[in-house]
Amino acid sequence: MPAKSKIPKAGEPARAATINDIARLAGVSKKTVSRIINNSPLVRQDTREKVETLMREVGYVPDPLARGLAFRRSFLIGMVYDNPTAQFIVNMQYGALDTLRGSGFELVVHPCDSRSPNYIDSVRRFVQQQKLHGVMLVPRVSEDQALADMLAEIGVRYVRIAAVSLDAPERMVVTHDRDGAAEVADYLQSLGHTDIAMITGPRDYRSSIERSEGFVAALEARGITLPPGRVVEAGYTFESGVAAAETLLGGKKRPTAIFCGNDEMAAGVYRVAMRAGISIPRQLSVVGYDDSPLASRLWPPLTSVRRDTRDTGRISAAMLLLAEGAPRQMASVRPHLIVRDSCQPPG
Amino acid sequence: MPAKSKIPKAGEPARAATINDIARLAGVSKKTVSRIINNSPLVRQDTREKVETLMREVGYVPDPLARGLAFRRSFLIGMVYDNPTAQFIVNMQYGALDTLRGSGFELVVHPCDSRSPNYIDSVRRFVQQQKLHGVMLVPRVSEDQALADMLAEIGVRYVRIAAVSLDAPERMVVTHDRDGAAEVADYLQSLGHTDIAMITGPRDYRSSIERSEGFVAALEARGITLPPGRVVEAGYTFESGVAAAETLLGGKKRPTAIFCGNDEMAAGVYRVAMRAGISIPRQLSVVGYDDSPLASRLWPPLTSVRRDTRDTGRISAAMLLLAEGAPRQMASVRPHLIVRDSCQPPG
DNA sequence: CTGAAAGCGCTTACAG
DNA sequence: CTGAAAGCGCTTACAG
Repeated sequence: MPAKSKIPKAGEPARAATINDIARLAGVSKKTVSRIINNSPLVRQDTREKVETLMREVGYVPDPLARGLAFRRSFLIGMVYDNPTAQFIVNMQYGALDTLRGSGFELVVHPCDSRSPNYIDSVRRFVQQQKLHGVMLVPRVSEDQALADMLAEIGVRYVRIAAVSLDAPERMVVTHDRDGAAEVADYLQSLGHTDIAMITGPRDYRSSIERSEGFVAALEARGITLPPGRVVEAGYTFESGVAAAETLLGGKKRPTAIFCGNDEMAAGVYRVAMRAGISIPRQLSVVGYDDSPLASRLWPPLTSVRRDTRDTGRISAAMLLLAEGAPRQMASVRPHLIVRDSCQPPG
Repeated sequence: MPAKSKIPKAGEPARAATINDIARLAGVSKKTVSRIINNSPLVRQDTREKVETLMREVGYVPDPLARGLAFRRSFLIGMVYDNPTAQFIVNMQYGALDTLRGSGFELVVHPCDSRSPNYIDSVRRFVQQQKLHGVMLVPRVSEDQALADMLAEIGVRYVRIAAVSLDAPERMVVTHDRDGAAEVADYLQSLGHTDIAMITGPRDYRSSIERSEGFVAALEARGITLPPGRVVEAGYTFESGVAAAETLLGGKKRPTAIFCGNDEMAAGVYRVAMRAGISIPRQLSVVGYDDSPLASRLWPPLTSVRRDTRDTGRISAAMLLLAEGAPRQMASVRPHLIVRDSCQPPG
């Protein structure tokens, strides 16, 4: 036994146990303890049990800093995003933490500004300096191929959450926004609407493209065509929704139903309808996307497409924790329509 | 020079520079480089400049894992919270990251369930295992003295964000909710309201106590008394706001104004008023607290008390980064009323 | 299946 | 103001 075992002074909080303490107390080498920590199969079962019991009794937890230094990789998962709604971010975080809890990994959040010219560089610095174990890319940064390429180049594991597959299957969690929009189309058609309009998000958002294309295609399949004037591009914000609604509702002949690319813009439609004295749903049916809390705060409660963001976060984090060699495939999260009171057959 | 300098194979990405590389290239000892990294004054100015230039050229960044191991403390700030609204959490995170960006520190988020019997233990494990540099306690966990005591006992630095001071000044960021509520009282009184009601949050939330006591006291000071029947306790949620509003608006004589402890509950009042055909603000004035995005999505736009949550996050993180010996004092963030269209003089 | 040695990239005493 | 030695708590080859 080396002579340096420190005797803690009385009153001083006992320093936390280390791998050396466990090895000594268990009468094995520290390498064996290390093997147990890392779930190596090269340990006899009885040795493993003896040591694990001891670790539990002593309350030993391996130091992530020391492990990280030796591994050249930390036990941190990074979540990188640009500017989604607060509820979306928080649900994604909750989901990721659901799977990280108890794993020894922690979640480091990293919002960034993808319009900034050097944002990819700044994400690279973040990832490299922290030696992240893996990175979750949330829309819309998840759609940026240059960002993904950079991460691949520096050899860090990542998962992309997006409306469609954009990468190798084991790196994708796909939310199938096209299907959600198609469900809206079917619903509105089934109510009898034929003069339908849509307010889309920005055309450089993949989610926006998928939602609008999916909507148009599903309507076509049911024999309804959306003329160009009935599709207005907005910016996924409340204010842009207001502006788009003014365009759509200010004309001579109003559509009888509007599908909005998200709930924020649907709230904008509500605002304009309220001011113009247009009754929802009697004179105008409205559907949103996201099923945010806002949807049920509005009056009448907004019919909207739910995406299970928390589950998306859970799955994404789980994909990052999978062992290097484990079989991996694309994950899917399916949207579905939540019907509330904002639609009815056209007057 | 030790003989172990590795020659990287061609094609292999050059390994990142270490403190040894910098020391060798600069012709100083690694201790001197370490002093420069840690801003020690015990370095000659020209030495410092020479080495700093070199570090920049090489793109050297000290490894937080190695530093953390040697310091016995990581470069991570933890944010611990229970269940505030999404917007509040996100703004707090943005604020904290505003000050952390470029500092070498990162933000680790840690939501928890303060009703769980062992939550304090689970926070302790989190803090100790990660060897956190500091912890931000967000309401309502910030109000839990047992949690703060635990953190003090294990010797970790923390900051508490709360409606009133609950701890040593250098550990407090105070949001003065009492003042915000008083401003609402003054405003409603100035409009001529005398039959006023309040929907409060849970009585075991400090923010709730401060907002209701502050409101009642300020009304008293202006000669208005709130009878017990005009104060209804709810749970800071939309649904509880609906229930409270039904109580207040279902009676014979309705109040002409309602102050709600947060915007979510104010949305509940809107819902009940809408269903009952009570016009806001013509027949009923409503005020909220938080100035969340919801406030401007509602119709009519809701007058509400703004608290600058992002700034609160900024300040809190800054207090945690202050050097051990730096002079420190209590920080304050002041609320203020944002007047929109949900109030007018009583009919 | 197990172990002794060397190393990950830093900092902390201790000297000078 | 500067440096050589030892150590932080782990893991990775390399032996056996």
